[in-house]
Amino acid sequence: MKISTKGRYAVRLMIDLAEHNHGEFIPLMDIAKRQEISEKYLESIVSVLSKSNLLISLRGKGGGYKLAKNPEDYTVGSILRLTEGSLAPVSCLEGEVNDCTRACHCRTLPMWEGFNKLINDYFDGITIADLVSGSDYSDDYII
Amino acid sequence: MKISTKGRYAVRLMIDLAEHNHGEFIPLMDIAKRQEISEKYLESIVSVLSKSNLLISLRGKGGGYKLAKNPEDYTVGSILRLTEGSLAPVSCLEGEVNDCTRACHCRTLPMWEGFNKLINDYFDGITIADLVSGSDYSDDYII
DNA sequence: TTAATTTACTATCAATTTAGTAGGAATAAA
DNA sequence: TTTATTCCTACTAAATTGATAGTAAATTAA
Repeated sequence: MKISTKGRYAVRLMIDLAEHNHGEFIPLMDIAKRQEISEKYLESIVSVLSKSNLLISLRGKGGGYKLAKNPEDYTVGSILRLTEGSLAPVSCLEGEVNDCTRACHCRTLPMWEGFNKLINDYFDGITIADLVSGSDYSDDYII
Repeated sequence: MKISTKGRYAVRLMIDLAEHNHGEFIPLMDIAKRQEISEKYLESIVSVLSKSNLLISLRGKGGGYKLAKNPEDYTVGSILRLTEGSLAPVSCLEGEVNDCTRACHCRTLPMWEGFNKLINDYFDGITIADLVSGSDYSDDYII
């Protein structure tokens, strides 16, 4: 039950872009050095964000990446769903329909559904701007 | 970010034992048939639960497994932490100390800590008895 | 005592996912 | 034309997942 490096690195990349958000394009190399992540690996992550138009990219000299929106307009949920593929904690909750044959009488399904909602609500309630400003989440969302 | 079959099967196994909880030992074969899970695979899962004394086992004819406590005394959290290894959503939150060199200034750590707490609190708030009685969790824990 | 039943233990394995690496083509600016 | 940068395709090693197989040990009933 782990968030993979893809998702974690993507969030760090977005924070880095937000912290260095001065209108210019930022080369991936700069981000890779600051974040101590292989540029080549980061490249595969940034391409997902770029293709989905979360980022604007420019090739060639003076090129790089920059945010397409303001930091407060990116939820962590939207970034993780993209880079992790899905935030569903069980595969039967992925996609539109549940095609599990046991679904109709499954004793555990409601628990997974509740958990799925909790995950998505939690990460949709946090923006990149929140992470840059350094809010503390460890005591929030007491259940 | 998935709960593996180990954890999910373990919960189903515990529910099955709770639903057939009549004092007798229940052979694994019976559970495997009812739950449509390979007996051999279930064996590797049940051994973890048995070694940690969540279950009582007896070999030989008339043997099998039964719950060591009442269904309401098992939280789903305790079962998942055991079978999944850990419920921590990022590896730096596993164990007692965080040895990540970035931890002291990590912009994302508070978010992961908050998420970790959310996960553990959610599953520690659900017991096997809850699952047997069929409570609905999809609208609980609104954040 | 023997046969049947059941857990316990050890080893193996194929498929998938994770976490990267490598090389070069396309593009843009100086 | 040189330099810097993204974009694209392919490859790979290691770990994890989800099992399967065979046998030993224990227990009970006939």
